Amino acid sequence: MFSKTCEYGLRAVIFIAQQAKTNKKVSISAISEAIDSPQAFTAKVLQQLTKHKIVQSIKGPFGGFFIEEKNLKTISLSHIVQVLDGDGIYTGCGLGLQQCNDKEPCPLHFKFINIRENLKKMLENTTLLELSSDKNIANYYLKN
Amino acid sequence: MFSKTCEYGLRAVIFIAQQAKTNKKVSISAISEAIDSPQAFTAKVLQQLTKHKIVQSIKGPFGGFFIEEKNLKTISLSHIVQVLDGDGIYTGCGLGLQQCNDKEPCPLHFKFINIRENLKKMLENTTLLELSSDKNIANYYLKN
DNA sequence: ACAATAAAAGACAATAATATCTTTTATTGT
DNA sequence: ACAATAAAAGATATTATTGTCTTTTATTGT
Ligand code: FES
Ligand code: FES
Repeated sequence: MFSKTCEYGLRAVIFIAQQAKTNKKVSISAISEAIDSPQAFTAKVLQQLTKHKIVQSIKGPFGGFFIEEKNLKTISLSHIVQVLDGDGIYTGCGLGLQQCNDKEPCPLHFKFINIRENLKKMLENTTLLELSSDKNIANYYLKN
Repeated sequence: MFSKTCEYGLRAVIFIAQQAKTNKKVSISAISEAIDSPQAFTAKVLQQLTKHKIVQSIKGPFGGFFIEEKNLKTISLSHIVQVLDGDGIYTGCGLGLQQCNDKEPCPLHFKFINIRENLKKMLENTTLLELSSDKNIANYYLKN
């Protein structure tokens, strides 16, 4: 469904968001351990997310990655996926036709766009605020 | 969503199915032209599908690929996806956790499994019989 | 038997995704 | 100023995916 880049990115951002209340910054080593991902690769992913202002970072001692608490409700998973995987998942044809539209639809088009739209809406409606609630932190896992 | 292998495979099988009524066999060159895919690569994909009995093939003059008309209603798109992409799309975690289950769910689990299940059901309910109807052939495209 | 046709099979090539390693830059405290 | 810390940036390596090319095998008609 998503690329490894995107999977690590989503998990990393969720983890960072979950520390936002305590205003704690988290290091790349803490993140990659928490989400069980390759450290150097995850660092690259976070570089992209920092450039796109999804997370913020500070260098040096006591530095690390963080998200301001006030931003949690405006950052949705769809935004993160868009940055890391592009919008192919939101607009692309299920059978790989170069363009997907109602005018020259593939045989799967009208069934596929429903699924695609449901996925899109689900990601749009899921914000970091929701995912960083105490209830969420207690009940869900970022690695296994 | 799907690999290129799977996209070409789905389009190829749909095209072959659409010729099943006339009992016509289709060559790999006819297929790759009809669905606008790289010929040699598509041939490899069809090799896999032939091994898995989704399509049949005959070598030599007047040979080619075909599907028996009586099989159209039992072959679903989910079967083809399963063969070419495996069942990761049906059982895998949206955030890439090694295993997806209700006991140790990722933060997206209960939202994601709905989408995943809808996709699975859609593919299961879509048979080659439906996709090879005259109405379907008239209204939908396999390339653009 | 022979030539022509077409898929199967195997080998190879190019590209993209994933992953790691090294060097640089910014920040902090001494 | 200096050493320590941690992310940014750049370079490189590995693997998987996508794509092509050549040889072999099966089938058909002459
Ligand atoms: S054209 Fe294929 S999904 Fe829209
Ligand atoms: S555990 Fe992530 S989708 Fe089920």
